[in-house]
Amino acid sequence: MKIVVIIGPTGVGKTKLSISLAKKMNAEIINADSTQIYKEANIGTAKITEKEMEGIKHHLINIVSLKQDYSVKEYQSSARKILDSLIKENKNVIIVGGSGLYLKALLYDYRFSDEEGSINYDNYKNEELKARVDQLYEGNNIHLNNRKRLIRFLSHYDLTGEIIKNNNEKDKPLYDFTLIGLTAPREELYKYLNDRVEIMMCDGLLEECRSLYNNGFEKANRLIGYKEFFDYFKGDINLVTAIDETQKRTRNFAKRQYTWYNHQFKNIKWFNVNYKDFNETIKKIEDYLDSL
RNA sequence: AGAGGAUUAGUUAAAUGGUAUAAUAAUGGUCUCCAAAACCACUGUUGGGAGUUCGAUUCUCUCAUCCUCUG
Repeated sequence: MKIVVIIGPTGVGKTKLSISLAKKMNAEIINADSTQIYKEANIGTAKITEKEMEGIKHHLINIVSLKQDYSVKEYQSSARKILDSLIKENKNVIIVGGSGLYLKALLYDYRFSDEEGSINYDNYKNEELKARVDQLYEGNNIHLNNRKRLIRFLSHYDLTGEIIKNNNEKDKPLYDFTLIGLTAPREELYKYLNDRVEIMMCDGLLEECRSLYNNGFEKANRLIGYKEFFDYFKGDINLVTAIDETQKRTRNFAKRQYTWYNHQFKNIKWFNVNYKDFNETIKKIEDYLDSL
C-alpha cells in the first residue's frame, strides 16, 4: 500500500501525471485542489474531465456548490476519512492538487478549532482588533490589514481562552507518503500559463463565467479566471484587460505556490517537466517510484 | 526632403543646474479553516557621443529612434 502525493504549481501537469501513475499503480485519486471541490467551476479551474479520468476513481472533486461555504477544516475531515478507509482496504492512493494548505492540513498534524466564537467583530476597526491581539499575544505576526486573521484569533480566544500559536505538531506527518514535486523553469511555466488562458477562452471560459455571473454564484468572484470576467461583466474593465489580469494573477499564484511548498514541506523530490515530451517526465517519475 | 515635438525602471508617468519620484510589472517572503485567499518586503531608470559648468537627467550641439504636420 502506497501513498504518493503530487504537488507543484498550477499548469505543470499534475493531473496528467496522476492519471498515468494511478493506472500503473491501480490507485485511487484524492483531489487536493481547493477549486476543483466546487461543482460549477470547470473550465477556469482546469478541472479534469470525466473522459480524462479514464475510469480512475476520484474523490473530493465536485462535492460542493459554489453557493455553499467550504473551508479547509471540512476538507481535512473528509479527506482523512477517505484516506483512512482506503488504507484499511490496502489500496494505493494518489493525492494530487496545488492547494498547499489543504495538503498540509490533510497530511500533517494540523488542528483547527471546532466552533466559531460568538462575539461579532464586524463593528470593530482593524486598529482596535490589532491592539487587542497585541495585548493577548505580544510579538504576533498578524498584520494590521489582515482583518480576517485578527478576527479568527480573537474568536478563538473568546471561545477557548487560548491564543493561536504555531505549534510544532503542524510539521509532524501523520501518514507515510512519497512527495513528488513537478516543476518547470519560470519562463517556460509562465508562457504555458499565458497560453492556457487563451485556450480556456476558446473552450468557453467566458460563457461559463457569464452563466455563473447571471445565476448568482458570487463566490466564484474569488477564483482566478472568474473574478476578472465578473469585473468585465460589471463594466469595470474591458475584455482584453480581463484576460491580461487573469494571466497575471495566474502567474502570481504559481509563484506563491512555490513559496508555500518551500516553506512548508520538507523532502520534496522535484522533477523538471518536459512540456514537449511529457511521457518522458512520467517515465522518470515512475522509475524513481519503482526504485524506492 | 522640410518644419515641429518626443526619448526617464520591463511598462505608463513625475521632477530638478546639486541624493531622480511614483504606479505597475518582475523578484523575494509571511501563513492554523474564504488559501486560486489575505498580507508584507524589495531590486531596477535619465537613448549614444561631445560641449558649457565645480557639478548636466535638466542648457547647447550632434547622431540615433519614434510621432505629428507639410510636399
